[in-house]
Amino acid sequence: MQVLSTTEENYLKSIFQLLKEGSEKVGTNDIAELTGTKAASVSDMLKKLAAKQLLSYQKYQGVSLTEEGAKTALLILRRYRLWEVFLVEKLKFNWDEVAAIAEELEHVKAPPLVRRLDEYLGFPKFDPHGDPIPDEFGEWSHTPRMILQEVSPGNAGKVVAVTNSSAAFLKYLDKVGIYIGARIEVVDKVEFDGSLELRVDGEKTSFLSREVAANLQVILHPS
Amino acid sequence: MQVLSTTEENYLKSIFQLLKEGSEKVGTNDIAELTGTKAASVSDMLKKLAAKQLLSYQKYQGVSLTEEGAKTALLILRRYRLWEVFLVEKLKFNWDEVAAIAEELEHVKAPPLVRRLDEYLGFPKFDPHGDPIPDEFGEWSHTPRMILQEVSPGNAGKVVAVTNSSAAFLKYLDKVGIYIGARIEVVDKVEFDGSLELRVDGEKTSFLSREVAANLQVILHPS
DNA sequence: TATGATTTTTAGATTAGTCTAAAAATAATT
DNA sequence: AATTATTTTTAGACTAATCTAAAAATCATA
Ligand SMILES: [Mn+2]
Ligand SMILES: [Mn+2]
Ligand SMILES: [Mn+2]
Ligand SMILES: [Mn+2]
Repeated sequence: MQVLSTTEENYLKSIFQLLKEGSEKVGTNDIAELTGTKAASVSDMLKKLAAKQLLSYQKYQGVSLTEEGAKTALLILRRYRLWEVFLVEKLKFNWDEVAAIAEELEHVKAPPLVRRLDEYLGFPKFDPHGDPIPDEFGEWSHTPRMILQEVSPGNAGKVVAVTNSSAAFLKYLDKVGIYIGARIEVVDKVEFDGSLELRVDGEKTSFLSREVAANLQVILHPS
Repeated sequence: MQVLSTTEENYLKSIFQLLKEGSEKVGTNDIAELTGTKAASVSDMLKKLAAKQLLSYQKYQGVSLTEEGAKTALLILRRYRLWEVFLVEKLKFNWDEVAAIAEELEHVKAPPLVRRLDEYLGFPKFDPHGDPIPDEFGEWSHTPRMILQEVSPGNAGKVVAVTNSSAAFLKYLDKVGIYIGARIEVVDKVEFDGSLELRVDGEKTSFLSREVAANLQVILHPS
């Protein structure tokens, strides 16, 4: 397990996330967009990471991570999410404020720090957005989840994760009273625009657009 | 208050510490030694920091910090020591294990993070080694202290700080039962080598070399 | 399948931080 | 005061990470 620069770690994590939400291979431009750089810079970095055996790369063909690359990415994600938990649980930040700070803290690599932080936080399994936290071996538990948008009317479930962590999205959820753990019943689904009418915690009635509902993951209650 | 790179911050903090423990001006070689670089690199950096008004510098004449440079250094030291407190108080690291980790964490600059960390820790005034923690304006309280080595036999005091934070020194203190807050009575001082015989917490009798006693600060009990 | 559009790579520069080796300045010692 | 020793600066080079502009490869579509 080699020592990587902050930049290399950021690229690796970005590639991992693109792979997770899409196809087998990711392209140079997608990486450039996510990392806020230009395609030319990405090309250089891909060669570097390929030389380090962290990804497999043939010119013009896109990249995928090697076993080692994926594991390395998971350990970075582990640090990122543990710090997110710390910031929300201990320092009382709101869940929409922690991304940028955790993005810096994740690069402090001292292994005893990560271990003790994990212990101090009570070995959390999920971060404030419901995303699973890999263990020290890069393993995580992934319970099958449903996208709220795909739940048909009459069913109820519990919100377990958000798949968008932008401040705008999270603030909106705060406003309409949706949080990780909230109980949601889908009352109706509008044919025209795919928006949902639902009850939150048995009380409040909300209307969510298709875009919003597509970014909420739930576990259905047995009916 | 400009944004500085990690490297610039490390130089600035090093220069501050050299100034605090010595003369009016510090030399290029001293800085190189403390930062683990070469004199040539230091010369370059001095020009850069002088251009940013953080230190005053004339070729071959050594440097001193400007008002702004000193304040900036104090704010870095603030972050460094707050993280030290966190690592010892919350994550249960020993006081000899925290230097390298805090040295990295100090560069995470998000201001709300520092504020909330301070609050979370209960606004500590001193770090685990007894060093004062500057407030958000770069101010700190400095009670007058005595060096244990200079306390004459028959007097007693309380250990308030160590002026060496090397793991070797701190582990040795652990071994002989000396800690911040320990009550110490100077029983005798050996003329020959300046070593001290003393009682710790009224119980154990210890013998400390001149070097060790020179790195302990105490406040005398009124006699 | 040729042609145009898009994506990706290369070529060549730039900046921050570092180094070694040589030159210049300052300090110490005959 | 001259000479030697030490310290500091400069000159020139290197690496990591970035960019723009141009070339090359792939993809899409007529
Ligand atoms: Mn990051
Ligand atoms: Mn998260
Ligand atoms: Mn540092
Ligand atoms: Mn300290």
